[in-house]
Amino acid sequence: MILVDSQDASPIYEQVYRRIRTLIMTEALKEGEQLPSVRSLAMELSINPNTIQRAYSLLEQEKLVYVVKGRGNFVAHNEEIPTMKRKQFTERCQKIIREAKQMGLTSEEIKELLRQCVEEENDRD
Amino acid sequence: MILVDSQDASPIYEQVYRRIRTLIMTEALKEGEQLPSVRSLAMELSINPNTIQRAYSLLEQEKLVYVVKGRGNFVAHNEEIPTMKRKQFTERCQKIIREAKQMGLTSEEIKELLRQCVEEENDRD
Amino acid sequence: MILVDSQDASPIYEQVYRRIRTLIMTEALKEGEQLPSVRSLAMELSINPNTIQRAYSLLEQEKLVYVVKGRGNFVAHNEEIPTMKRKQFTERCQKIIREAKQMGLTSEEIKELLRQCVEEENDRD
Amino acid sequence: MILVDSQDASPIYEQVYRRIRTLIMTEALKEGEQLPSVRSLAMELSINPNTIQRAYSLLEQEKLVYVVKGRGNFVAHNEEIPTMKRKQFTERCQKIIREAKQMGLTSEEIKELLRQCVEEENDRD
DNA sequence: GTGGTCTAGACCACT
DNA sequence: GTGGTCTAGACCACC
Repeated sequence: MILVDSQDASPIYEQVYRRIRTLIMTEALKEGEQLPSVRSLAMELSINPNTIQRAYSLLEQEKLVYVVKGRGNFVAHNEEIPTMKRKQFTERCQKIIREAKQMGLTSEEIKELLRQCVEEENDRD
Repeated sequence: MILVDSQDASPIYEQVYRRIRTLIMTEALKEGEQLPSVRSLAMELSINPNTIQRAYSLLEQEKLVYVVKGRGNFVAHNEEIPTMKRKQFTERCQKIIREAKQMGLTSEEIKELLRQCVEEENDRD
Repeated sequence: MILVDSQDASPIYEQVYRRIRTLIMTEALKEGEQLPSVRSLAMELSINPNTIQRAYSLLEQEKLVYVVKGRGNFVAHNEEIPTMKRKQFTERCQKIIREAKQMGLTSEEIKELLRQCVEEENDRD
Repeated sequence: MILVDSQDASPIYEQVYRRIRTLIMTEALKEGEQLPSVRSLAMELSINPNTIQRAYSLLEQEKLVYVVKGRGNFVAHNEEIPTMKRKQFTERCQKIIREAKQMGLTSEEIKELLRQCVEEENDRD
C-alpha cells in the first residue's frame, strides 16, 4: 500500500507522508482506522522508525491523524477533506497558469489548451 | 533583469537558471545574444561565481545556450521553443487533472474549478 | 460521571485524576463518600485497572482521598478546599500576567483583554 | 541567552523553541538577525544538533524564522506578532477562567480575583 | 506492545 | 562553513 521510491529526490518521510495523505483523502483509509505502527511500517519498508515517526507527525499536525499514546495512530474525523481537495487542485492550477503566462503564453492559448486537456481526459473515461 | 530571493527555498543556482530560461523562452534574450559573463553576473548579484557557472551549465545541457571558449555564453538557436512551451504546459495540466480524479473529484467539478482559475487570473491582468 | 477522551493528548490516568479532583473540589463527591472500586471503574471505562490505580494514588498523595485497606477509597476531610481553589487561580493569573508584561503588553492592554475574556465567558453561560 | 532546564518535563526541543520564540516576540532578536547555527548552539548547550534542528524547524513552520540553505537561520519579518501576543494571552486567560468555573468558582469571585491580580501587578511597577 | 524523545555519527546539497 | 536528511540504537511513559 505504501512504497518508497529511492529515485525520487524528495525525502523519504515526505513520500510516506504524501502517500498516506492521499490514502486518507481518497478514503482508502477510513475514519477511525488504525495506521500501521511506526515500527512495523519501518520494518516493512526497511527504513528507520524515526523516518516514519516524522511522516506521522506531519499527518498529526494537519489533523488528518490523531495519536493515542501507547495504542497507535488513527485516521481522524475531518469533514474539511472535500474542501481541502478542491483547494489543493485550485492552487496547483493557478501555479501552472501563472508560470505559463510568465513563459509568454497568452490567456487565449492557455484557455484553449486547458479545454483540450479536459476533453482528452473525458474521452479516456 | 535577474533577481535572487534569499527567502526562496530553492537553491540559488536554480533560481538563476529558471530566470534565464524564462528570459530566453519569452525572447527577452534573443538568439545569438550574449549572456553576462559568469564573473560580472556574480558580482552584480553578490553571489559566488560557482553558483552562476552551475546555472549556465544547466542551460547548456538543455541546448538553450552555447559556449564559445574564451568569448562567453550565447543564446542558442532553437526553433522548437513555442512547441516546447505548449507541450510542457499540457503535460502539467494532464498530470494535475489525473491526480484530481484519483482524489475523487468528478469531471464536472474539475471543469468548473479550471474555469474559475482562468477567470481569476484574467482579472489580475 | 467520569469520561475518557481518547483524542486528548494527556495520559488517561491523569484525565481520571483531574476529573475526580474536580468532583471533590466542587463537592459533587462529599467528605467520607466512597469512590468506585478500582476494578469496577476500570470495567466501566474499559481501561486497565492499573491506570485507575495510578489516578487514585495521585489523589491519595494530595490527601484528597484516603484508603482503608480491604474496604476502598474515600473522600478525605479537607476544609482548605475553598482556599486552595482561590489560591490556585490567583497564582495562575499572576503567572500569565507577568509573562504578558515580559512580552511587552502594557498594563492597559492586559486589563482590557482580561475584561473581554470575562465578558465572553459570562455570555456563554 | 538560551537555557535548558533538565528539571523541566517538557522536551528540550520545545524549551529551545519557546525560548527563541519569546526572544523574537520581545524583539530581543530583531528582524533579519541571524540565529546561532544549529551546530554551534548544540555545542554551547551540550545537546545534540538534531534537537536544535527540530526547534528551528518549528520556528520556520510558524514563519518566525526563514532558512537560507548553506547560510543559516534568520528572524523573519512578521507584522502579525502584536496580534499573536494578544491572541496567546487571551487563550490562556480563557483556559484558566474556564477551569476555575469548573472548580465551582462563581463569575463574581473570578472577576474579583482578577481585579486583585491586576492591581497587585500594577503596584509592583 | 505502542508512540515520543534524544544521542551519536554519517552523508548530502548549497555557499 | 551552513542546514537537511537518514540510520542505529537507546530510554522513557503509557497501556
